[in-house]
Amino acid sequence: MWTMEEAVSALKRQGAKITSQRLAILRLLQGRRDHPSAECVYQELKGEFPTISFATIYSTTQLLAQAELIQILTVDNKRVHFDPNPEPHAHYHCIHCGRIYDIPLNERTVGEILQHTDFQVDQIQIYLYGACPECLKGLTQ
Amino acid sequence: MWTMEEAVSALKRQGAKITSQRLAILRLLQGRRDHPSAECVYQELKGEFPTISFATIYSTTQLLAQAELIQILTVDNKRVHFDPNPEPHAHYHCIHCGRIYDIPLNERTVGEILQHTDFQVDQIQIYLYGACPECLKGLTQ
DNA sequence: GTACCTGCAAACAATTTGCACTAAG
DNA sequence: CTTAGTGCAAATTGTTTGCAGGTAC
Repeated sequence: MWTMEEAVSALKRQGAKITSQRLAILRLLQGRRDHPSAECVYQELKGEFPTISFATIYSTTQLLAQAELIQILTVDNKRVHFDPNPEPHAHYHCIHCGRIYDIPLNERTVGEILQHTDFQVDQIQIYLYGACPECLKGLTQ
Repeated sequence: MWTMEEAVSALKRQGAKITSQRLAILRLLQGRRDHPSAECVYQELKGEFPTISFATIYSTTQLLAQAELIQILTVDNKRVHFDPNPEPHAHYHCIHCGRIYDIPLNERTVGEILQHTDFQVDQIQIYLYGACPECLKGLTQ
């Protein structure tokens, strides 16, 4: 996982200005494993920045994705989720509660997938869908 | 690939009624390899059904997905695409032109991914992103 | 000082919903 | 005959855009 310093220099390398809102979003996402949505980021930052807007959240997260500091997940059809975890891993989306779980992945598996194409691949996402144990427990009670 | 007869009995098994609109959507999707969007289905059916609505297209495709006759792809952040191809394969989404390409996949690769979780998995999607050869050609000219 | 960034509000666009009418079984 | 499906229009909702003022550098 990147440090704040690494993230800031990655942004500077892109010619981006370091604003307090961008620092706050970086700090909020750093090390998170719960894949917050834009709404979630908005709610959590409203305390510190009562005037923060979705325009800023979306533009900043797109910038962070370009700098490869986060991935923007579209595992959930309804809204995007942000993931700062750089390690290759799959995502499991529970179709009942909407939770997103990380699933570990072999480097080798990614290599195997890439073997089947010679297209230029910038990004790879592996999404699994089903009912999570938590929800199955509730459903069978 | 399923035949129309198989598709119809799969729908009946679900207790669904066989309407002319549903047959038309099935016929349109059957064997398609170009991942049409809802808009695309709408445009293509307007000739035969001048009054067909998006409500029908969305509800029917959801029904077909439940019957496992098609998959609803969310590889494109903007809109869903329908895929009647039941064989395990990945999807490549060109970030320039938006085209979606099929990428073959080993059964074994899917097995490897599933090994890392004991969650119930109904569906697995593998999405690759990048600039396709067609677009790269244009970009470097 | 000047480009870029922010926040607001409005625009956008894909999908969903409510409801009266119609058609399948 | 009864239940489910269709089509329409309106609602919904996540995301994007235009622009005026503000801020990093």
